[in-house]
Amino acid sequence: MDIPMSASIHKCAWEIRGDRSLGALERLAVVARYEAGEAVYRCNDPIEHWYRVVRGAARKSALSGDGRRHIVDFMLPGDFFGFGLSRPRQFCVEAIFPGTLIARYARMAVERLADSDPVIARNIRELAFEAIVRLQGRMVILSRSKALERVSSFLLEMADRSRISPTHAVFLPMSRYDIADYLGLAVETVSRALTELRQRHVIAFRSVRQVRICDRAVLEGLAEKLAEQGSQPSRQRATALAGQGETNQLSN
Amino acid sequence: MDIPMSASIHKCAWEIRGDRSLGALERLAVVARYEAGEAVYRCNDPIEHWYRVVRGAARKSALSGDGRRHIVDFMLPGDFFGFGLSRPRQFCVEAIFPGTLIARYARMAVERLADSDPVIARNIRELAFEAIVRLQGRMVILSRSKALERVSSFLLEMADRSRISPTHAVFLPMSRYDIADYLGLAVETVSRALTELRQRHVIAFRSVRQVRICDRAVLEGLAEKLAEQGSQPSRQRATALAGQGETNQLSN
DNA sequence: CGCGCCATTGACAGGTGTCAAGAAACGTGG
DNA sequence: CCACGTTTCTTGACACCTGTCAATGGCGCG
Repeated sequence: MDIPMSASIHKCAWEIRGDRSLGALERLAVVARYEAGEAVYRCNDPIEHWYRVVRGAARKSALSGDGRRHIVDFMLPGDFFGFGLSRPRQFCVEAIFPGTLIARYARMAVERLADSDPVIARNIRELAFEAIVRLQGRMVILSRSKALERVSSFLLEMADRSRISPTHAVFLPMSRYDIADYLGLAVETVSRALTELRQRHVIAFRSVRQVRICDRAVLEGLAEKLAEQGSQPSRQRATALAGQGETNQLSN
Repeated sequence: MDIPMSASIHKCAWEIRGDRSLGALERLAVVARYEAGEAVYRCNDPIEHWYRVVRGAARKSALSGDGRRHIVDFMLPGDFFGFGLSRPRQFCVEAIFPGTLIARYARMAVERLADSDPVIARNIRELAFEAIVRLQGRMVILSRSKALERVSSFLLEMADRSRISPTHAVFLPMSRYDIADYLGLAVETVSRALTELRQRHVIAFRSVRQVRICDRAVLEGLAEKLAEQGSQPSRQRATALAGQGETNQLSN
């Protein structure tokens, strides 16, 4: 099943970013093919590889104690995933598209490369920071309460991530159930929201999984883009002592 | 207002992790003092510094177009924040505790350090990956629908992050409004959830901002820890073409 | 052609947001 | 030390939205 990465694929992938300096990393890539539903890695697996989607799509998910599934992220072509240093996997990743191609990079080899090449190390840092920014943006979306806002945000996110001509339709490789578990909604609510957007002529369906955005302005209005301004002192309050411990975390 | 970082503070901070190799980075630190509500940086500011909370607490927030505020993260002593390479700030950060001390590190200097020292570079990568893992965990919490689950998860998170003896009370430096905007709930809902937990004798209040966890098992049950298992093939479906573009993102 | 999965739609109950009011805590100034 | 105003926190009533249950239709696949 594993095939050494073809020169054409790896070249194409990196040329998008115009980033030639990571070619050395691409030489570590081994591409494997997955069918829909097949696991790339599972929860509690040790971290031995880092990955990148070459073609198709995958989902990263977790299961709650009550059996509910939560999709943390969708990975589309070009996306890296599975990064980490020591602790075992907290999520599992499965392909959601037949014939999905995923490149993997031996973690140790990548880290050696990063240790010896500051440029690669910096690029990896940049990827990590970008991921953090994107996750924080998604967090804001998830805290917004209304279903229409979440679904609108999701459609815009998918449209932005899949580089297509604005007039063309956006392809959604995932099922409605996946979307629901991604947005923290019930399937029926997702379906109702999509129907409402369609009836308002904000979107149109070429097929069940192909959406065309007819009125992006309205969609963005529903998604409630963040305000541009700086701060709002407003609510404040505090009581007792500070500095009762040290954690070590990072974010943008 | 800026004070050169005292040796004692910087030593204490890093000794927690037992990580001596980042001492070189600490020599770049400059500590500033902020009053409650004072901004550390604002939205759209250029990224010129990275930061770490020395004492007190801060919140990272964004404002929606409709005026709603969303708190992306709380930063407690020891937490790094404000990382990034090029793009301007997407969020603003304000102290939420009077007399909060925050160390800042000139971005360029840190990057030079990382370029020249693979160990520092690796430590920064590790911080970034940890942050990603934590954000993904929070994402799962936010997609969980019920208010009791969110509030329970929040209390457990705060208890874990503020290193205190289990019998001791957890201090919440933020207001109920902050908690609400952090969990994507209304203030009243947060208050009601806390009241219910108190009436069930799961928690008790030493003061409004000091919570003692009486029955951690129940709290964890409500917070619905993630299941340990691997995968669940279940729902699948796909229709048309794949690989219609390239994005470049990363996650665990 | 029939079976299974996916998607949509409807009815209904429960949870949450909103509005409103009151209680408690804090800061200030006398 | 106390009185006062402001802010925070709590509690109640009610409407709306969303989750749940149920049924139907569509699509792919054997």
